Amino acid sequence: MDSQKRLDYLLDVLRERGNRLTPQRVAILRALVRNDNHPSAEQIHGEILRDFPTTSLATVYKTIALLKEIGEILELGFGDDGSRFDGRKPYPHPHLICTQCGAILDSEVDNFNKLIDNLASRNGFSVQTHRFDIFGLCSACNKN
Amino acid sequence: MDSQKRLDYLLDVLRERGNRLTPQRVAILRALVRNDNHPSAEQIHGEILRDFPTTSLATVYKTIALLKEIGEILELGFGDDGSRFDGRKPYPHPHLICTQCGAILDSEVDNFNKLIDNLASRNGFSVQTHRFDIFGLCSACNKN
DNA sequence: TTTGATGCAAAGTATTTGCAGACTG
DNA sequence: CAGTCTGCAAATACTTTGCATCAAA
Repeated sequence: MDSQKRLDYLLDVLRERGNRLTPQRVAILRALVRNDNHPSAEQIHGEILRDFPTTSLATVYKTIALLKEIGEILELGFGDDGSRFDGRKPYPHPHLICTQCGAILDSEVDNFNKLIDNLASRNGFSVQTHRFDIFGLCSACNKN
Repeated sequence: MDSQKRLDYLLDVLRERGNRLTPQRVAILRALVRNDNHPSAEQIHGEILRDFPTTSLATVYKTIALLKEIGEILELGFGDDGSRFDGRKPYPHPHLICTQCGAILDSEVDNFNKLIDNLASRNGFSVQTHRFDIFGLCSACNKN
């Protein structure tokens, strides 16, 4: 799904819920679905400030909380500065995280859900969600 | 490896490094390697207080930092209250985390490292470490 | 005796919250 | 016009740090 379609979808969902589409909120959504972007709250805030200089970090967090509530954002709970977020693919999937430059690549694994279910059922566990993160050096940082 | 062996091993490592084996430090290690235990700093502190009532939380964190430095503890970076730790198996492995009672079960997956290497090399990524956590309800909580 | 460890309190940092005023619908 | 959203500042909560004192080796 490209950024524009994803943005339009999110705007529709919020409209239907009766949420207001303020300029700040739209700008935050836009930053969240921007291509190849797994921004932190701080990074989103920085981007927003260009267009809406008075936007506060609290508003960014509140919008993220709203998206969490409706399951349209995935929180990647790591980072030396705060958490980073995936607003494009809000379902759990593997991430490749570069420990040097901070880049985050999405990935997929065949039959991964089956693997998880097997693992869980072996322990009498029922799965709600999961997290799978691989840390290392991206191809660009490997060359340096 | 049972708790006692693991504890003795850690004590040896620290001794060889020239670290002092204070009563507090030994008590913290003991709490960390206790069976089926993935305690938080706060939980460790609570257990320590029984025997050494003046032990501070800062000392717990300092000991954990020391163990991180020498790669003998795994930090599980989640929890509504602080992070939890695995002092028995300090290498990455899957965890089953109960979102109701907070229990954490260790697990293993055959050929998991191979799966990770495949995934990473496909993206020109070199792996340093990883994290694989499954959230859900443990067997006990499923019955309630 | 030496020097690393402890414990207290204060600082740090990411995130959340309360509330008055602003603005969307 | 009603009620939600914003923005500020203060509150939270986990973790780290500085420093004087203590004690392991």
